[in-house]
Amino acid sequence: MPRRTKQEAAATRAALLDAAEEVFLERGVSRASLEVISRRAGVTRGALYWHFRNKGDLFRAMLERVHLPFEDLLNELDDSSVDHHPLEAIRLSCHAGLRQADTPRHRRVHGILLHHCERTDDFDPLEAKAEIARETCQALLRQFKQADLKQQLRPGLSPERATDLFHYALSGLFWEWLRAPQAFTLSERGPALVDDLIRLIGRD
Amino acid sequence: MPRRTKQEAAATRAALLDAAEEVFLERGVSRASLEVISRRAGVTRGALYWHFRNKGDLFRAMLERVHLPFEDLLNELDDSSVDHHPLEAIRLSCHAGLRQADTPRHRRVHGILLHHCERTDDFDPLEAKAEIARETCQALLRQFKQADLKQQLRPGLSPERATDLFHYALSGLFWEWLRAPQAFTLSERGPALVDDLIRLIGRD
DNA sequence: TCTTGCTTGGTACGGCGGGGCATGGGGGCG
DNA sequence: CGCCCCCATGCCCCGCCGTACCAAGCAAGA
Repeated sequence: MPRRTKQEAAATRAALLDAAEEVFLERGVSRASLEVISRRAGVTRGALYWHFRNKGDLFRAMLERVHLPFEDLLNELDDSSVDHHPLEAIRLSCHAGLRQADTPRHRRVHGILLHHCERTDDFDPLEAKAEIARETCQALLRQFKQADLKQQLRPGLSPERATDLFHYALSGLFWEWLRAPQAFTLSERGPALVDDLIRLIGRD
Repeated sequence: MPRRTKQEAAATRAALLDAAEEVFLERGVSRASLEVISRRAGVTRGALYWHFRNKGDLFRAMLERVHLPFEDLLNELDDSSVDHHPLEAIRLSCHAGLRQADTPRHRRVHGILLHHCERTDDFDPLEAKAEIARETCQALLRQFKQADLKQQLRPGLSPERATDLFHYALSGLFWEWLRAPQAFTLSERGPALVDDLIRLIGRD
């Protein structure tokens, strides 16, 4: 079955990435063979090796499909009228991030990254985790500094401490949720947790 | 090199577990070959296969060397005079848990469990993670219910919410720390985080 | 329109790393 | 003294990655 049109080639690539998500999540990355992934996508390993160099390249491409910097969530809000309410901006962008994380694709990919992969020769998931952590921490700290300038933080709580607390709580929530997604829905605990945090961190 | 005495056999087993911790952490569990682990311990694969059935059994044994239920940390305190200060009991036992987690062995093993392993045919790390989460949540909830009965929780904060918040924050802290242990020391951020949480959760 | 080059995907083979096991042997322990 | 514990050695076998090679049509230029 030789050359297809451009759209069909793109569809093949997307099908390979979809299949990779499924198989990685079901069997773990190291046990997932490229043969099984290709068959799941309805093609053979030949097609896979044309679109991707190796398993590490496939993994990277899978991550990039869901990569949306936390920064953007904040920027989307900067236009609106919450400019002088940094805490409310954080709260709203967190809710938006939670809604996005609750989509099937994000759930699969982040579940793989957190619980179903480990370092190989051609890819190190720790780097991806570090990048996500760096981005969120940076955005959070910027907002909390704004909140601190406007005296919105509880007395005695530095912006750095608030950032750590928020970041750790969110990391833990995602980690626990993706560990067993059927235990609870993100939409019921996520917003509640964020609201609790904002309420505890903010000045009464 | 034939049969050794009982103590030497036990030393061989311990050396194998030590070597497993090192190699698992350096190369990840799936890439760690039993050959390399055995050589690191100064023996061959024959010795390893005598002490352990396979890699999964070795992994399990490695985990059991550091398994100390969070429950015990609380029980150690029950004798003292903090019986009517549940929040203080949680604070102190968390500090004790942090000190223990800061030892080299605990750091290695939990680092492996959180960031350097994935599911195989004969072992599923998700079960181990679930057990740890279940134990800590259970102990935390019990104490927070005590605190709630004694009106020590901030108004509007249920014991369940407090447990989730605490648990997620601690999970996130451990996860981030073990992701890059050289980024910060647990002793500088851990107790500070716990104290912040207790202060925010408790009634003023 | 036709042709040519290049893109897309199938097929087959080499190689190797690693897990399981069988066997051997030598020396503590009862 | 004999048995069984403890460990070394060697072998087989399997999965699976990488890649070379091949085939077949699509797209652009003459």
